[in-house]
Amino acid sequence: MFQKVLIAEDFPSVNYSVQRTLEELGIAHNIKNHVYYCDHAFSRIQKALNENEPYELLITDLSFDDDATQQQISDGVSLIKAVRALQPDLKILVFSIENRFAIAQKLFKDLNLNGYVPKGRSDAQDLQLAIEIIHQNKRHLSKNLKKVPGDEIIYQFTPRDITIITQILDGATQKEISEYLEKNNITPSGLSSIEKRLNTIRRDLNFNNNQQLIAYCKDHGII
Amino acid sequence: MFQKVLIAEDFPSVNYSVQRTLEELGIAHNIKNHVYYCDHAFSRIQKALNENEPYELLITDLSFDDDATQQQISDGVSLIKAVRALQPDLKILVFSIENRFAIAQKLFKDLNLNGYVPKGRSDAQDLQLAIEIIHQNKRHLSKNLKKVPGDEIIYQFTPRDITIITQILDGATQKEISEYLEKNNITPSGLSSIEKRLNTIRRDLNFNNNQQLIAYCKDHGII
DNA sequence: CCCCGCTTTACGGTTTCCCGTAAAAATAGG
DNA sequence: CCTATTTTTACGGGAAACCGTAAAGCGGGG
Repeated sequence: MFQKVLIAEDFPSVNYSVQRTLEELGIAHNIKNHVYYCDHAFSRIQKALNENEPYELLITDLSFDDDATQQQISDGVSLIKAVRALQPDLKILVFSIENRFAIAQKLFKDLNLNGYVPKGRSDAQDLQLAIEIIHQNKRHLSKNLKKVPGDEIIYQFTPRDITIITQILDGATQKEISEYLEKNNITPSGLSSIEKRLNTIRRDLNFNNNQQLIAYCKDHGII
Repeated sequence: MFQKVLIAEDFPSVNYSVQRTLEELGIAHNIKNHVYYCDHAFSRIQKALNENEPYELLITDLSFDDDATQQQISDGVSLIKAVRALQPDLKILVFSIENRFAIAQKLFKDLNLNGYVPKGRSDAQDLQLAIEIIHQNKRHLSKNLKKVPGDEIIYQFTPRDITIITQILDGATQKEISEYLEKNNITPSGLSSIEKRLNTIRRDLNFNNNQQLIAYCKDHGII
């Protein structure tokens, strides 16, 4: 089994229990291997590498609450990317509240994760299984992810789409959005193109109005 | 210190750590005092009461994941209401991911809670403090709740407002909403009244369009 | 160079929404 | 019962959004 495991998780209520799971797997407990900030996680991995005692596994959350202590790296995704560049062979297991299959799967692929376990009922057991599988050099996408019907594919919004939606939420009219896009050299910027784009999105997602679109974006964490 | 404490929390990753916190407070550990479903929590409280060994404290989450096993009580709020009716003197402490001050405060008052602690950085310590204070027969609203600027007061939406907004998100036009209200005997149902109401809400909240309103509702968990 | 297909813009008609005003209905007080 | 006030509805003008079509721009292949 792994000997050096780092846990990056900002909630003590969760961090504690991951420790406990590790202990049940016979992984030695060490207070230094539990960190509450991404920056701290990164520097510990760096230090361990320099000392020729690199970590074997990183268990990390995705979202970290902001607080008074400003961080360079402020979320799990950034942390993982930074760590991958530093120590490519480090196994990475994500343990997150996000439990929608489509979203988890996308992260799993994009970040080339070794494991993904959602927090939820029976998460401790799930975590244990994942660690064992990763230790066998296999990858593990938890079976407990929720497959929402018709939600398998998240609609692909372009950066321009996000800009448009953001502008709407700033209270801009479509004409103002057109001017904004032109000013920021985002093409196409024509009023028609905005109308057309919103139209296709609505049609693709079976919506009648923009309000539904906004709700969709909020629900899926797009904005 | 309390002797009989019940924990209702569906995530083992959290449940474990609450156990640990209790142990640190010298509260005897007993596997039966940790339940993963609201129904189970309710029946345990009922049973303890019948046996003349009632619980002194209930620590409960608010949201419980749905899964295969159907429940009568499916969320923390319903559980608390049911429990209050059954055993009014039971101390109740909510331990939830919801960390917005205004919302937590509303729940705190509405449910007449003895304590409210948000999951977050330093939540274990926070929990410990809350339990000690509750034990002194005082109430405790955690200091770690986030006070969003200008967000102290959540706008008071009436049930009719919620209906209107829900209809919008179903893709209805204002005229259709008017017909819907009439059909369901919600007054006023006139088209003008809907326009006027949305208008006031937008003015009160400084919005230019309905999309902003939807985003606001989503952000505040109103819908 | 032109032609072709594709994307973007321009424009007009229609619908929905927005907003003010006035009429009608409900409510309250005497 | 009548009047005053508020609430609700009805209506109409104007703005924004919606939607189809036509024109203009743009790139690659012949």
